Amino acid sequence: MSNYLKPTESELEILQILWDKKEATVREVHELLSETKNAGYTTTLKLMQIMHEKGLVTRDESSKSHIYKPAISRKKTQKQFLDKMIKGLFSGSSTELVMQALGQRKSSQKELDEIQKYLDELKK
Amino acid sequence: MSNYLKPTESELEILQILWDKKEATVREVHELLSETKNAGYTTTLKLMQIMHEKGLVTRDESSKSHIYKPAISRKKTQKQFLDKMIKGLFSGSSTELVMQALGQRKSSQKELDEIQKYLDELKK
DNA sequence: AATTTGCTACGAAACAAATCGTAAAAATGT
DNA sequence: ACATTTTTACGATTTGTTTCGTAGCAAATT
Repeated sequence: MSNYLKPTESELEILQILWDKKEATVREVHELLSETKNAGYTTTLKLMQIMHEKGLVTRDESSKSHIYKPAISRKKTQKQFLDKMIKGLFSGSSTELVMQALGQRKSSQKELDEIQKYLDELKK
Repeated sequence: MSNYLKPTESELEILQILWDKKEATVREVHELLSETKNAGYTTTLKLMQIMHEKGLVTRDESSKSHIYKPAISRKKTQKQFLDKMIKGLFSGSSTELVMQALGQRKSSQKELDEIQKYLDELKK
């Protein structure tokens, strides 16, 4: 568990897109990002360059427009942030977090069933 | 939903302590903080002063050592960060987050039962 | 071939967060 | 009363993040 690479806020937004699309050019990322955010093209570019330096993404430089791919998995990143949040805000109790999360948005019946199923799994 | 006050990393650590102890002086906070962190006393002081300016804590200045109290609740803060995390990392699905959280640390049987009970509650 | 367009690289500025040194004031010990 | 300790206040520095302007290069357009 050595690798402590914590993406920043903005880096997460970009990773989000890369995870969804599997890979993308800076322009593609920027296009999508622009829908919700107001940053110039070079800003997105710079961020992705930094992410490359940090090893958060890999890139294929063979064509003029480099093609970026995520270098860390969504799951692993989720886990990383969850862990930190549980430790930092929920006194280390994942149960507490789970109950909070369940409580605050009403989930559909189907979702609850899904959780139920998973829970049964764990309880066996 | 007006008040969008997001504590920073370090501020959270301090709030953590204040929530546990209900109230504390800078020295007390610093003492506890020092166990896990390496920062000078004035650093802690400054942070708490800033938190006061921001309204994250209140303080009683009647004695020489000011006594600080949290001005925002643990629950509300947990909710705030959970929301953000669900939106930013779990595509808005609290279910996804719950399952991840359940999966990654083995909870005790007792904890699972607790969750089960809560789940039944929701499913009624 | 010259111009325009789209891309990367680089550096600097703007902003935010964390850290610490120093001074002044109040409380405490001698 | 004087020295030491404890505390706050303030300002500066350092470090990290985000933003953007400008330059240079290559491909596409005229």
